[in-house]
Amino acid sequence: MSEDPPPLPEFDLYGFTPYRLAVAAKRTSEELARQYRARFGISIPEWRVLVHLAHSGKVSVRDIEARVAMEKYEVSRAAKRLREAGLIESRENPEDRRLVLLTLTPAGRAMMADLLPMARAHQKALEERLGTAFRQLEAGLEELLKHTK
Amino acid sequence: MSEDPPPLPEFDLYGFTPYRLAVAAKRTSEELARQYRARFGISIPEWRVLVHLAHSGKVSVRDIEARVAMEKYEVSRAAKRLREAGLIESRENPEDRRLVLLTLTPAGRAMMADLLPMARAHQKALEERLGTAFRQLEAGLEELLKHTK
DNA sequence: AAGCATTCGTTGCAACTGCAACAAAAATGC
DNA sequence: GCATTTTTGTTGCAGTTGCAACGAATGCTT
Repeated sequence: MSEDPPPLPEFDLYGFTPYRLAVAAKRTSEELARQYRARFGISIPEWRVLVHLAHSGKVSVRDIEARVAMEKYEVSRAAKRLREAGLIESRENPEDRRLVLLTLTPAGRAMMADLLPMARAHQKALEERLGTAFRQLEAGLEELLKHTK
Repeated sequence: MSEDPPPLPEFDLYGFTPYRLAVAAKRTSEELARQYRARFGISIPEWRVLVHLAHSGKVSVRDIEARVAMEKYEVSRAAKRLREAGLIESRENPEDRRLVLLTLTPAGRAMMADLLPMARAHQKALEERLGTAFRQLEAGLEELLKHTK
């Protein structure tokens, strides 16, 4: 006669906020990411770097790291891939030669001119699909992002 | 004389919901994941498989895939690592020999008995830290998860 | 019952990731 | 001015991921 093992504490993964956030992030990101991966062959880390460059002109790896929730090695490698793809250029900053100045090439700018409207449309579609819940989500996220890190 | 390039459309990454969700997911997951990685050496995919097993007894790769937002190869490889670590066992289902029955070993159960309370505490801390915003966040997530996929 | 299609799970491969170590440049301290 | 520390960015390594292809088992069609 064998013992039944003692029961484990109840735990509901579907009610676990980090899990829910991960699923939500994955679904919303991938809808768009599939599109731009198919059309332009870029990944999410690359997309983040590109967006930051489109917005801010010349920036260093450090600037991006600080503002785009990426580690510096991620930025460094995303930049390398983008450079190889001819979408960005880098040269060194003459005032501080540790820094790298990243800028979009004309090809990169052209791509972003297509991509950014797609992203805006995606955002808009999300907002409309969720209605009131969108504003609740954003209010919650706002607090969460403020309180963590 | 060189032309100024035409300006790119405005786009604010920090207001982009998929980005915000990704950051939120990363931060909330990692607080806990750091703990259990340090104490037990397991990763997030492994954690998800374990939680599902703790909850559901015997399951196949397919069951987990369907319910835990993972691809089947992720489940398969997570299961392989867990098997090597002695935390789960697998044998074949005699009724359908394509299926694999995964179950926790006693060591796996013991680990989950420690881990699940940690996860509950983490969830509780999050709820308290966010207050009202937590309920808004959850309401928003609920809709989002319903509408996507 | 035989052939074809589908489901289930695994794996080879190439790309990507996370960590820690590193070199180069600049800032700081003495 | 020289040595030490800090900042910036890159890279080697080992482990992980995503995709597509695959074999085995079952279901389906005729």
